[in-house]
Amino acid sequence: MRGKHGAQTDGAQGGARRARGKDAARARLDRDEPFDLYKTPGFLVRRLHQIVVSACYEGWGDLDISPVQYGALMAVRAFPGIDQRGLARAIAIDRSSIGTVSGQLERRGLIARRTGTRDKRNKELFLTAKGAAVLRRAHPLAWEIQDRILAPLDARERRVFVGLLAKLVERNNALSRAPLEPTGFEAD
Amino acid sequence: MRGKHGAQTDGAQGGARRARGKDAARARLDRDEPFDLYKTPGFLVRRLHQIVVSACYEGWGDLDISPVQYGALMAVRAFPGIDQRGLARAIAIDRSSIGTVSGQLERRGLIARRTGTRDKRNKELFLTAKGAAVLRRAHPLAWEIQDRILAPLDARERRVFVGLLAKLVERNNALSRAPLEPTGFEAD
DNA sequence: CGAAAATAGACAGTATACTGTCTAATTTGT
DNA sequence: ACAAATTAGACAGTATACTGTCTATTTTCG
Repeated sequence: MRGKHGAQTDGAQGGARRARGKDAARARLDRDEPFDLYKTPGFLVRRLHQIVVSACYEGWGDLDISPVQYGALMAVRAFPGIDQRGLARAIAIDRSSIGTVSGQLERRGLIARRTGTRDKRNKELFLTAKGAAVLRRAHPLAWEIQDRILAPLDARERRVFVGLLAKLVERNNALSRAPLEPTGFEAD
Repeated sequence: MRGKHGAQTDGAQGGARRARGKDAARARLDRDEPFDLYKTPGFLVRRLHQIVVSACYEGWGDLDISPVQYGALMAVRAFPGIDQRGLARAIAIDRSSIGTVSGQLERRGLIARRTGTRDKRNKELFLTAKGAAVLRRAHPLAWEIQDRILAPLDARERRVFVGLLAKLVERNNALSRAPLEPTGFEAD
């Protein structure tokens, strides 16, 4: 950290010489290794994810959709009639979560679920008019939200960051338990 | 609603038309806007977060700790006697989640919770011997996990990525609903 | 001092994200 | 053809992460 996360972190590791009352804590710190959690990519990724989710709820406001729901709506619009499993693969969420998500979207009338004609095990998903309307409002806002999050970076940094992020995600796809399989819709 | 996107809802309202595989999907894609979800930072961040969590569970294996639990243990070791609220601020999780997390860690005997002596509303948290042992095993593995995730990037790219990530997280801290307040431990 | 405000924690409720298991429907392999 | 394997979805269970509300305790201040 050392100024990375701000000067107010002295309690965490700096200025050991001026320790007064917190000897126990500081002793622990100096002995072994510093409290370096804040520098680890894992921690930072979790934080950024929290930030993205918050920014989405705030940015979409009364649309009241989550990032995952937005992704699901986008995918259902792109691939009408897609089944739940296919949707899960297309937006990289778990086979189990997709049931909850599509259930919510159906309950709110944003998508329609219909038992498959060809294969009765399937539920085919379609965007409703209401869902399409929500998506039309949500889409431009998504770009605003994104701009807001990326605001601290200049244009070049944004490109670099998103590029490296995409590379990491792509190359680690298999590591995830719900890997992305973008093909998604291979009917027939 | 029927004009622009209406065709996509046909299936929902009755047109039992059997999309002729990829052609139908592709037509939808080309018409309006591409299915650009995969390029958005929000989606990528969610994916990377999933990947980090998976990699942690896999990497820590029988230690059976989550990234958040690891962070909590690290913080409790660094700040023995910290209260739950302070811990929440130190690792940037919600005041409510921290109750669950510290409850689990206590149940597994990794930390001890003791009602505050000075302020009886507080629960003071301490690492147990067992918790310390877990942490000693977990810590080197954390670096392996991290290296594994960052493997697709070379040394320079890693520095750049982590730097930009840290910048985004730091500058958007307030945007999150559980902002990080690294001070954490201001005893007396 | 004593009432009001503030705070810590607990609990109920919701959404994401995973595991594992179960049923129903379909595909397969002999 | 028909039993076995596979698949889609649903459901129960767990962990994270948030909101809101409630109680107990402490602090503030009139």
